[in-house]
Amino acid sequence: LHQAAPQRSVPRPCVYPFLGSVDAIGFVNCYRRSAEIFAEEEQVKYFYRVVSGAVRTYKTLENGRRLITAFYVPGDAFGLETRGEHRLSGQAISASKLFLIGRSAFVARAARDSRIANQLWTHTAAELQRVQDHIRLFAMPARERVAGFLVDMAKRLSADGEVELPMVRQDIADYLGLTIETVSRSLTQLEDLEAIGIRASRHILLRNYRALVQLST
Amino acid sequence: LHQAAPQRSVPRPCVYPFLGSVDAIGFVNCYRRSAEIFAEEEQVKYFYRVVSGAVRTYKTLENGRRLITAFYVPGDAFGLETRGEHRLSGQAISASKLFLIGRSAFVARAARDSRIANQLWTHTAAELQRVQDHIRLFAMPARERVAGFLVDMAKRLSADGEVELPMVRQDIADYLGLTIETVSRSLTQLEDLEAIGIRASRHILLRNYRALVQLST
DNA sequence: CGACACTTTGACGCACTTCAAAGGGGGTGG
DNA sequence: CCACCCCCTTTGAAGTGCGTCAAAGTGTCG
Repeated sequence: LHQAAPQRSVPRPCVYPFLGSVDAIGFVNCYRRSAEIFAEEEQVKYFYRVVSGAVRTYKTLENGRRLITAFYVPGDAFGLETRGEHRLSGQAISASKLFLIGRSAFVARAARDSRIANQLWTHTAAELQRVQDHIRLFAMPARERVAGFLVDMAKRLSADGEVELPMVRQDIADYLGLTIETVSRSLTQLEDLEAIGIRASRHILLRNYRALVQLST
Repeated sequence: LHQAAPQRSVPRPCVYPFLGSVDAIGFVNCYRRSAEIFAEEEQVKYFYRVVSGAVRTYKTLENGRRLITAFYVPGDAFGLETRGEHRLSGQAISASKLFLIGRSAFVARAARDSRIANQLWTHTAAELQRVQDHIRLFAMPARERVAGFLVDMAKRLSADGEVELPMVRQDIADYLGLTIETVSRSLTQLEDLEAIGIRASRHILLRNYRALVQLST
């Protein structure tokens, strides 16, 4: 792991729609592949929104395993916490541009503007729903978990019937609570079932989306 | 399953501290064992707080399995959703008294009072954290999951070094993504390790709390 | 006291993990 | 631009933890 330091370009303040329709003042920052965005137990300084690239948040467990809690792609906001400390680590999966806004300023604005307060709540509730969907995957066998993961990614990343996954197999495995071998075998099975096609390891063809959805429900 | 209808006693309006220090106007309602409090896809009419008894929220999956998402004990608030529909079902585990407050009235108050808005957000964030801890359990082997469950219950229910579990083995299994047999065997193993003592099936003695915590981390 | 629901224990099978090794594929340097 | 190298991925074989099926044990309530 060659941990790259956050590549802080000149922080040019700018306005950006942050949550929903709320514009917020912040700046764009660039991160290299595998660069750390924030670490567990670190003070929460910013809220983030992905402009380009992709981000993973994760927790390192005592047994050394890594549990990836979420992937974020362009348009997604993340890093919102009510408490002062980060409970997760955040890393750039690939070279990424993020929009940052100061936490304290944003929370202060929420105290004055009930629309912003409502969006903070709504966003956290959406995150809650996402985690509940995530936990649902753990109640399924391996192939169904992988199918569910692909459906989720397809919804968020696919224009036509193809997905370009930003993450490697190890990331998928740590997200689904499986090993890379099992993820790989499950993908091969889905290909044998003609539900997907594997053009390249990260380039997935959605041959039978309906079948994927059926497996993942 | 003898589904008991909610035993609506006379709804006497009363004031009750709901979230944190916020007093709210609502009423107390009683539910029998296994009584349905709300169902999936039902309109959200109330927010709830457990006065006495215990509650489980769950989702029934396509394959017929039931995934219990949370247990709530006296003092816990639940049922808060931003959207209009319930995403989970809620049931009384044992005979329970709940404090109910109207959703729309409470949300309207939040729009006027930023402290209430903040507490809505804080509470949802706490729920998010709870689910993240829950998902962490799924990344562990069976015995460790059960240990983690016991630690959680001990924190919330134990005065001295004992816990009186409100739920049966099937509930624990559906919460941990295991079978009742595996839960039972894991508990026996924990007893063999002298981490716990099983006085009665639901009455657990915490003989070595530190060992339990170690297993669950 | 008896019936029923819940729990425990045992035996066996299977899905996933582990261990091992053989392919790709993309990026960098020559 | 090509070729090499390293990392990632795939595939195979064997081991194991948990699920499944079955039956006995336990507590509780009518």
